[in-house]
Amino acid sequence: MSYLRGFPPPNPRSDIDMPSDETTLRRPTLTEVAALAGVSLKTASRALNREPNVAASTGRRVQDAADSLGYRLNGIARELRRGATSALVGLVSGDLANPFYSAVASGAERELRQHGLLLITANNDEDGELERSLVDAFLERRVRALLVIPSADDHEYLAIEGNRGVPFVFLDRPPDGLAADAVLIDNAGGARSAGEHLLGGGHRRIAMVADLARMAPQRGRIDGFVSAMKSAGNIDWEPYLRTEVHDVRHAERTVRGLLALDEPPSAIFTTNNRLTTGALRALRDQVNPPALVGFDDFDLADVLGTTVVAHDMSAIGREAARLAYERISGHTGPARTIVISTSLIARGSGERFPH
Amino acid sequence: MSYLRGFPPPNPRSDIDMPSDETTLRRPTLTEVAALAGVSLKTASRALNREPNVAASTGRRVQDAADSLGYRLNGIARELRRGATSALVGLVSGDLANPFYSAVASGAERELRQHGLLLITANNDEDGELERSLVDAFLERRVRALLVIPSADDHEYLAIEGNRGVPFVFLDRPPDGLAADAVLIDNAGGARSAGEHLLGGGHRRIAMVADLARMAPQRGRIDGFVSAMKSAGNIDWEPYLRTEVHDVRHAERTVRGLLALDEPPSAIFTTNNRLTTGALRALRDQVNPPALVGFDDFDLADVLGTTVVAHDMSAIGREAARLAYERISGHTGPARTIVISTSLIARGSGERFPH
DNA sequence: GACGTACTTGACAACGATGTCAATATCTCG
DNA sequence: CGAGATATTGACATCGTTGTCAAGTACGTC
Repeated sequence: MSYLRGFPPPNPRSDIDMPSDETTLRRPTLTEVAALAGVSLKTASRALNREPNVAASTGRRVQDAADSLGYRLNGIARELRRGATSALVGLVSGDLANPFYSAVASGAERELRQHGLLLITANNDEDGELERSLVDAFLERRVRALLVIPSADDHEYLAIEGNRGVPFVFLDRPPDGLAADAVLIDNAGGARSAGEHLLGGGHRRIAMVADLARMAPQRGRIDGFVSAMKSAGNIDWEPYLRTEVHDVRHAERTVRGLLALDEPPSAIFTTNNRLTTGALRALRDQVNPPALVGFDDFDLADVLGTTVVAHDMSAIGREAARLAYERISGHTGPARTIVISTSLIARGSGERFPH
Repeated sequence: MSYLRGFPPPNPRSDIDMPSDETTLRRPTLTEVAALAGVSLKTASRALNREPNVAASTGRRVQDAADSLGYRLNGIARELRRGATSALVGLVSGDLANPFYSAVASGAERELRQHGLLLITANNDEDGELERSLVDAFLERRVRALLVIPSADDHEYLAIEGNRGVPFVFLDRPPDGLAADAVLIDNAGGARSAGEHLLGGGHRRIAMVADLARMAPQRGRIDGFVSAMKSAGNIDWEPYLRTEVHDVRHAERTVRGLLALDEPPSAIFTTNNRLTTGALRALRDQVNPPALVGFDDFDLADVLGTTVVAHDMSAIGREAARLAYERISGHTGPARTIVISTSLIARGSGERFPH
């Protein structure tokens, strides 16, 4: 029954709710075009599809008829006939207002467009239930493939679908409970390089402000950072670990709290763009701010002089779309994982001296 | 013929390109569910759709059969039967990597979701030809409505479609050559307030860095700014007008050029987010930077202390989706225009004194 | 002039669902 | 208990397109 949840059927066609208005035309069908051109349905179809073996004069007549009626192919009918699968690829992600998600969407859309595929987007609002119902809705629409930046932890419910010919690609978070292609960021490596960078600058009391630890990318970043600290034999960071910080305001509060400590940290590592934004707000009015490195690059980081662990966000979408397209085109074989590399971009904030 | 451009038909279903793999299941149809449940096709349909007048025991049997087969309704077939119109709404805009477009998309998607509609997005790459073919592709897929942030100047080609029952909503740019709903920003008012704000701060030599003047929003912003200058009897801005500045790099160069003048402007007004970004880059290393007001708010503008003309971008998408939904639901009547208001947010950069 | 070949065309079924309408089963009430 | 109402079920047509297959037409060749 889940296939209906929240998705009421479209209104049945009715000619009464729209006051009979002569300017509202019904959309002509191929049958009508054929009739006007004086040929059979099938011949009209052939002509408009530029199939071979249509007499030139016939083709012209059909084309004229189609133009004069304002005919437009009905993709729904075509898709049904051709195999009940659409030219759509679904993307379930967080809010596009977050530049990470919109960059991914942009990269995916650009890649898909080259193959004549359209991208449908839906926002899971970080709600596992909603995500499931969106996936259901996409599958009902017979998307050719599904790109998911999952919010839900458990993806097992997708396993059965994965075997039904709809390729899944997981972005940013590895699939849990099923084998599927994935495009991930080198979270541990990026976080490690951030940690090493700060250690290299002489910092010991390094705070880490992290998001929900249940999310895999966050775990990777935490692990990477911790491993850098361990390798250097540093334990002074431990009092400054803050996780479960989930939005900009909370990050700002958290950083203010860190600064207010008797012995504040001399450096801060924030594990995603939202948290970096919050930290920047908190640090804004500081005379002698701690060093700061943020995970995820962002617009104007150069102007602000913020050191970041950067990675190509649109590449994530692009690569995911590419993997999906390969599957659509018939590629079989075991699940693949692409890891997008990171690079630390020093812009000043991460190079402040400890004090 | 345009209806095919760039959109090859999906591959016909074939059972050979995918090596016969027992784990790949064909998706069952309602007929198969009905057979397994031992009822007719129609009864199965009724049961799964929760229509009245289905015996409880029958309903259960059908449900079980559907579950055990992993049945999922075929939305394509349903849509064809119900009237060849989908549950999709199309959005044609610029690249989602631009926060303006992604905010609009986010607002639209959120609103549509409440009505069980899905958003398809496509990037026109600022190319009128591509835009047309994307609109064609959307119409072929029988979108219920179309939201367009047009790049093309001439929208007359849409006029015939508008009368065929597909509601169009224009965002950010008014329709040209046809009557359609629109959601616009108060460009002139916002730009006027920016101009007045700078004049009020004592500035006279005010530069305006604007994007392509052929785009309506830019014209509105230019006009608003100019009218503020005229009202104040100021003509000192005229040597500093720069239009046709279309990207971040170009904006940066342009602003550097302005600063290098013998008599540089004491204030700068940039007419969109990209240009503001470029200006900020150019101003970054200035000891005594000119005042700056930018059109469009942006992330971290507060941290940077940038004064902007703000407006609610996601509201543009939301209102457009609302207008579209009303039309979908049968609303008729003349084209409506919603104007989103702007407000100047002073954060420091616009309040620097002239020198 | 007959025949094979290639081109052109159309009738019909099919994709997978739902609407219509009629047939049967069950219930209600006098 | 029987008539009429109501609940339950199914046969069939249909949405708009394309694939299959067969029929008809034109042409070149010997």
